[in-house]
Amino acid sequence: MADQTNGRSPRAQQIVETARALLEEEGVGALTMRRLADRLGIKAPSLYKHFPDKRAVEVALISLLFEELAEALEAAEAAEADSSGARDPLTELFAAYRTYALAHPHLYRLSTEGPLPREALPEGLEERAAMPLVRVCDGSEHLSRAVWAFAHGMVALEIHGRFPPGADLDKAWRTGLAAFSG
Amino acid sequence: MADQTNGRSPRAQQIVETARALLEEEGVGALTMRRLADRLGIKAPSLYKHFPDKRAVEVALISLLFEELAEALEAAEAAEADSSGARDPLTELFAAYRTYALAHPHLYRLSTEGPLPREALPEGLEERAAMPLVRVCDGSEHLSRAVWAFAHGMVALEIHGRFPPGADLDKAWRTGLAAFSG
DNA sequence: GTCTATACCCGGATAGAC
DNA sequence: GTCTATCCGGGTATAGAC
Repeated sequence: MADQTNGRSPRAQQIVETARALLEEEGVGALTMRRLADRLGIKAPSLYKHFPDKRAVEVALISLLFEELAEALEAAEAAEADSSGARDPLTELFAAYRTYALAHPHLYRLSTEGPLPREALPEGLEERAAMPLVRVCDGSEHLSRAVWAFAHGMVALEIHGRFPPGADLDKAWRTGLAAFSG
Repeated sequence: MADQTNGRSPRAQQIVETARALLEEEGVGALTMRRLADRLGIKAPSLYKHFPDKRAVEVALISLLFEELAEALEAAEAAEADSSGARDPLTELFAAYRTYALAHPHLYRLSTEGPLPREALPEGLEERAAMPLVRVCDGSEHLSRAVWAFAHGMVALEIHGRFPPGADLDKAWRTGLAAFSG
């Protein structure tokens, strides 16, 4: 349970939370400085006392996703370990990844469909989010990248409604699971 | 080699081609009615004599991608068949998918990161683009969806520079190939 | 089929007063 | 830290003349 405030002031923290709610409820297109200020009951120019520009707010949101996704995957990892082999580790990680992404589709899209602000991200966060998958792949980079691509592809296509209506996606996930486990 | 004009006038066809060039050279953000008109040497309002709105231009571009992707995959399929088993069919399809997507990243993004205009797309086109993959999966819907998700995930992560700099992505593709072939 | 002119709305961001 | 006022730019789209 890492600290997600990153040394921001309480007010700045509140702005990020509000931005998140705005994003998740109304999508990327609704995330504007004016709309954000409206929700906070202030005027847009006031936001610039807390963040240098809009991008800084977005970076804070992206960091939030990485943080939470890392926690969700680490929790799935721990739950599997506790069960002493009664569950399959990759199954748990897939479920955690899918559940998190589909619960926050707009945040996932923001983090995934734009440039990744590697320099602005907290040190080591990106790697931390990737580690559970790398561990379950026994450290194989190539395998973990392929597995990650599958999970991201499933989630992205699902979020954008790309599969035929009524498609049994649980089965598709299990098919991928079997392919990468076997 | 299907007709991609869809009964559009030569002028409308020229507009689509210009829109495509604009998109591919400068990205989605540059695809505006003003910029498009500039390239054509006309004024933005004139575009509305040929297309009802901007979305119609985008739909034409998305149709173009489906058409070309279908052709690329069908060509890979045919090439494999001609080789009498000397090549692996899924390998060929993956290569064709990846090559096409990376050659047209902005068009791929436009077609993939927004709502899919199913009703406005030419009849049967979406299915046609999917069929080569379904055929190589021996008609298994679940497997073909999983394979598609992997390919889309790889391409999407690659386009957005999500993999670590210097990562050997050929190996990741081959790992996915092995998983789904084995 | 193209033009000019324009309406309308939205965005990010800054200056300077309080 | 918030405000008002404002700049500047951009977008989609329409009306009406030629």
